Amino acid sequence: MTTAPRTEPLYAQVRTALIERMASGSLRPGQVLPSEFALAEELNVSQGTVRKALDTLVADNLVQRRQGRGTFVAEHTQERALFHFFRMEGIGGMPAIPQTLTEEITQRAAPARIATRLGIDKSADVVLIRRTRTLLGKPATFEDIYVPHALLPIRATDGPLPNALYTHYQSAHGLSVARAEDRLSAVQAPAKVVKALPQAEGQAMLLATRVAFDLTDRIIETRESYILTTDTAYAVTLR
Amino acid sequence: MTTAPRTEPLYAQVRTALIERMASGSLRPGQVLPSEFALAEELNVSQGTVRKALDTLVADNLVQRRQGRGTFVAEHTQERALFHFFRMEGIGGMPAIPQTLTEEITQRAAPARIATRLGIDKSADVVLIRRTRTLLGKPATFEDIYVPHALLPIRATDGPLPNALYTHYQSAHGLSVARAEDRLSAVQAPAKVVKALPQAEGQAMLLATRVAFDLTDRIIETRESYILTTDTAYAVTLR
DNA sequence: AAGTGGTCTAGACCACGGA
DNA sequence: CCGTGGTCTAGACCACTTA
Repeated sequence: MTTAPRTEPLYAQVRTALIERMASGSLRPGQVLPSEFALAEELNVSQGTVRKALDTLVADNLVQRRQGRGTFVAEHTQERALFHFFRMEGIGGMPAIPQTLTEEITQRAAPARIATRLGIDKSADVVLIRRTRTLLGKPATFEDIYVPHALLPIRATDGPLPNALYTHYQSAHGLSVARAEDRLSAVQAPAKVVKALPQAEGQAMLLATRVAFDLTDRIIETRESYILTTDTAYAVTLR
Repeated sequence: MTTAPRTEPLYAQVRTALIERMASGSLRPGQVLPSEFALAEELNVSQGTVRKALDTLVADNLVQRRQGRGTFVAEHTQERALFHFFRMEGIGGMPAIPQTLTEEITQRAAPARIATRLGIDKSADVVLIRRTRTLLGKPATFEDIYVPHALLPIRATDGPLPNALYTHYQSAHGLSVARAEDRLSAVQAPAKVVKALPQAEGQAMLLATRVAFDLTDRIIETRESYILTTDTAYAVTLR
């Protein structure tokens, strides 16, 4: 009854082929792709078709083009990880760069709600990164970051982790965050947060619950970020 | 010293020409555009160039293509206004449809911070729409929506306004919201909110401060939405 | 059957970056 | 200078909608 599965357009096949190379590590972040003509010849399609495939990858922030130089696999540079995936802005709209204050790395069985959110077995191990950070110089965030130990076997001795965690996932474990889904709500600062961040006592906090996906749509992280928004705000543009 | 202003690519000129037609009202929401070939002939470019221009308009949600039928100026359908520009989701991720409880329309001189945000003169008149709404059946939001009276001369007798305000701007005043910028923070429910929404007393609330732009990047609205996020959350996807 | 957008090709020329 | 991506064209054929 369902319509027969149409053959995918060529440009979509080219896109998939390139994503597979990135996911498998044969094309690494920062590396230059073969030229459009080279890819076209190799994959037996026209240059225009390769171009269209690359257009979709550019739109998804998976590759970057540089005229005269080539097309490069997107890197989680400090800049991108901090401003693209962490959208806190000061009053004037200028980006607020976070600075880590405390960091604690532990390994444990996944709590039920975390296992569900990560889509892993309840008894599976996760690494918990608990940290506090400043925004605009003031202590302002408390984060519980959970990653499946099977995918990202981070150890306590790996710390201190870099300011932009996603660059670490990529450089140390070959996993790129391609997409993240945030759910934002407001809560009263809970006790565990106040313990680490005394200035949050009695304050309303922004709670950002995130699930992050890699190139192949595997869930590689979930985090619960509690943010004091006295001087900053989470910025979003809708089109 | 600055580099000479390059001539804009043809497809960008086509894009601009089409946006102008939409902004001037010669192409109205829901209306079908001339076919790609017709536009190509009319504007003296190739069909491929028109196509590229349309691609950018599709990417910005300004037009929609329907294979076999044509390309249409995007409408603020109920669906789009409610789910695209209002991203509250229930626990399971299902969209939460708001229902208006109370609505009050007044006209006044713009408060200083509102005038600044709207980019209008301090003595200029604004229309204030103050309303409370439910989410998932429970009273949950309080909004102060300010629009410049010069652009959107809404009167108290125009009420009750439709559930999706942006459809009203479009159908009654010919203004389309093309883009909105939200800044999210957490606050304790202020007195003015509690007065209208007693269940917010003592609660942390999500405050969404929005500035909305039309096709020509004019600011046509700013709003301050206070949202109780006990059952819902503001959802965002980052790429 | 006619008309629309969707895909794909082949080839031209331009603009930029690096050797 | 050469190779890269960026723009633009002309034309073919496919897929979908409507009449």
